[in-house]
Amino acid sequence: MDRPEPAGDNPGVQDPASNTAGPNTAGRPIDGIALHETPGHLLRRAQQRAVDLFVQAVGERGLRPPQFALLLAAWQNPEANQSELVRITGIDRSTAADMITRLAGRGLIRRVRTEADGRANRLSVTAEGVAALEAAADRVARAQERIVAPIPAGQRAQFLKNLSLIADLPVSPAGLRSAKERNREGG
Amino acid sequence: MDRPEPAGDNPGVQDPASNTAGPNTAGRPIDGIALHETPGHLLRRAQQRAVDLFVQAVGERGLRPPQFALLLAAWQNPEANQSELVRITGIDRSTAADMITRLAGRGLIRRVRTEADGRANRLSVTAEGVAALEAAADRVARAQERIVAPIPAGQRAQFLKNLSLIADLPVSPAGLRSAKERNREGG
DNA sequence: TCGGTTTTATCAGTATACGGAGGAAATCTT
DNA sequence: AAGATTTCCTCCGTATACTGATAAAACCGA
Repeated sequence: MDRPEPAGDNPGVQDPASNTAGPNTAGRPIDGIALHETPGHLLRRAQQRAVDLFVQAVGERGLRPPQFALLLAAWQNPEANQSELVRITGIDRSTAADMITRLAGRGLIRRVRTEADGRANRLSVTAEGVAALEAAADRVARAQERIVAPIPAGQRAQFLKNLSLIADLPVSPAGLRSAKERNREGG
Repeated sequence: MDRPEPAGDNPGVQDPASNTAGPNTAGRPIDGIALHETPGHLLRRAQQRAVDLFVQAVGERGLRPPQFALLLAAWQNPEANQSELVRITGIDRSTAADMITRLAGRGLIRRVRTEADGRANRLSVTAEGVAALEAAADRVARAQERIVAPIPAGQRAQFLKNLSLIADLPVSPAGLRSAKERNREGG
């Protein structure tokens, strides 16, 4: 209820839509859209809040959520190359490359060309990287609890299960697909 | 359970963590974290999928989800200034300024200094802006249905209700708070 | 009315996100 | 083995997201 009286104190309300786009004749579907009820908007806002709680928990200067995910995945999958980490974390390939550059700049990770495959990078989490992960782990776990705290305890498991149904589906963006899949698009 | 056999096919598994950070002694909490079960990660992935479905529906060159939200909010609230639209949409104040510049560049919106308040901008959706909204409306609506399609029909309402419990909470980022709130932070 | 405070908006800087192009290495086909 | 294809990664451009600083206008208390 941010603006209780949409027209009450307007001097001249002869034109309900005083925008440039005058007529906007009857049967227009766009004023029937309630932004705050659309799944996409709710997901955006919820994710926004999740990031906020994460950052509050680990500190402004700590790891960001995607950085934590990438670093954790690299630690849990020492043999994985960048592409595999991209698949595991769902981070876009270009974004991952940028992030790794930044993480490497902070000394948390090292990028090493594979001997077996001259294209691939293996990512080594440094001692500082592990320290950062360990320093954040407890706080991250607590942030995760806070994210779902508003949901009645009895419904959290079901909620996360349904959320997984959306989240675990394959995503089509080019950055997360193989070159093969990308090339299949023309026909 | 993405990688069931963490060591099964590794040639030499003498060192479980062959990373730079050697020891990582017992009781370490960080390998107990299952990324794919954390609410924050699931929300990020789900939102990623929602954006993907949205873009697929309206086309690569169509409005992006935040652009649609901002344009719709501006149309539905003709008297609102930027700050009010920021509150309505949950878009950050700086991001909103950038977006409006871009939308204005595409001729979808106009930024007009208010007569009553020499600081505020009123946003006028142009005829092209309304046309863009109307062209997208049906496709957006269908995308919203697809987002929740993986969830059993009988549980969708409850899921969205619980999602709203997270999404509708106040968010702490400075961009969405008033200057007063921001200044209260020092103690 | 003057001075401190609040509000509105912008700008600079950094991080995340994604598409497209392209280089280099590996693989596959013939 | 040569050529075509695929994979791995990087770079560029654009859009979204957020912090901190700042300018300008409005407001408010003494």
